[in-house]
Amino acid sequence: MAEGGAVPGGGESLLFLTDEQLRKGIEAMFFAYRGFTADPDRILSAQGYGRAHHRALHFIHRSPGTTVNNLLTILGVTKQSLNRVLRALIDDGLVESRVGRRDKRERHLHLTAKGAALERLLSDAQRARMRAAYRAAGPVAVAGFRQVLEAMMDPEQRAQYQGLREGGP
Amino acid sequence: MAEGGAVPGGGESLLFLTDEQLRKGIEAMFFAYRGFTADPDRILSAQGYGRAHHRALHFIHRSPGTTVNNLLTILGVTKQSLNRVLRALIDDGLVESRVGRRDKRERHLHLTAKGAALERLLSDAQRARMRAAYRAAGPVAVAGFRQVLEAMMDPEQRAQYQGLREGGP
DNA sequence: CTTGGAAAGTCAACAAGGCTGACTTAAATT
DNA sequence: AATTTAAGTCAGCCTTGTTGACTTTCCAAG
Repeated sequence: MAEGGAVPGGGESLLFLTDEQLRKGIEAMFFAYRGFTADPDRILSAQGYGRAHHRALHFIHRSPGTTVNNLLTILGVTKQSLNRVLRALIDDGLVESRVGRRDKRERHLHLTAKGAALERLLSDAQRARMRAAYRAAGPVAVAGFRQVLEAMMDPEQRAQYQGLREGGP
Repeated sequence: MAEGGAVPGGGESLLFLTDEQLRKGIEAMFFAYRGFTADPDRILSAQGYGRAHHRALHFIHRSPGTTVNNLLTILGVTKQSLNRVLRALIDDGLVESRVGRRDKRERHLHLTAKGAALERLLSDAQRARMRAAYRAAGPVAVAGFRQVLEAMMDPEQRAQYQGLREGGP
């Protein structure tokens, strides 16, 4: 009713779950994710980095002082795979690895000024696109967007997303 | 001002575009996309295929008889990259490549019974997750989800998404 | 104090799936 | 007849994921 279907009430739950509707949702995810990564990818490849470096920078920025193990869990990759990326970032002076005070086996990761600058460049680009999309769709749509995405995550990913902060110095 | 956010009216347009809100949206995309691809990825790797094969199967299923060039445009990869994947699918008898009737340079791609069976297996899994997410979030949220994703695409991708059908066989 | 296990790091090898560049064949178009 | 287009192929490179094996350092429990 208001628009294509979706009457809050009785029969709507059958109307919007057709295979065609679901296929549209699947393709929307595919095409949108391409747009979502396009701008950072351009910046990254101009600097000799890839998407994996972006992810590391993002999550170190989000959780300064996070340990390697934490990062491994969030990113869902192997230690060897992350290490390659992290090594480059540390060697290039974008990330600093500090020995843990309480537990000296741990390394706590922080962005340097240089790392923070690149992170900002990347996330500015990504946020600009997200902001434009949010603005075009409006606040109600944004709430729906977030609800559906959250429901699509695996439970562990959802927990990460909702933001478990681990005790850190 | 209203603070749970999103009152349709005056100042809401400032409230939902904070950097923190946008960062949440970015992470939602990241984690949700992982969930989105998780089920097909499991099925594929058990059969010796990858995500690239899935994409090819999906779009050949969606547009039977599509040409190699069309597929190239939709997928946004190089001829050489697609060829590797397509070769495997053709050699394994999942995809059939028919010489064009009108233009004999073209090859029109179709799924075989075997190819259609795998496509179904994959998209059933993906649709099941999408259906669960849709059901959990409700029809209004789904409409918003689609709006935001659409606004996030590049214009050419949006045109693909909205479904340009090209002249048939 | 010793020992077991955890956190980090490394080496080596492999695979998927992107990419570029060069080149062929066949067919349509001019 | 010449040019352009669609498809296909060969060769080589890069990023980013994987396994498996092994070391170093350090905390914690016996």
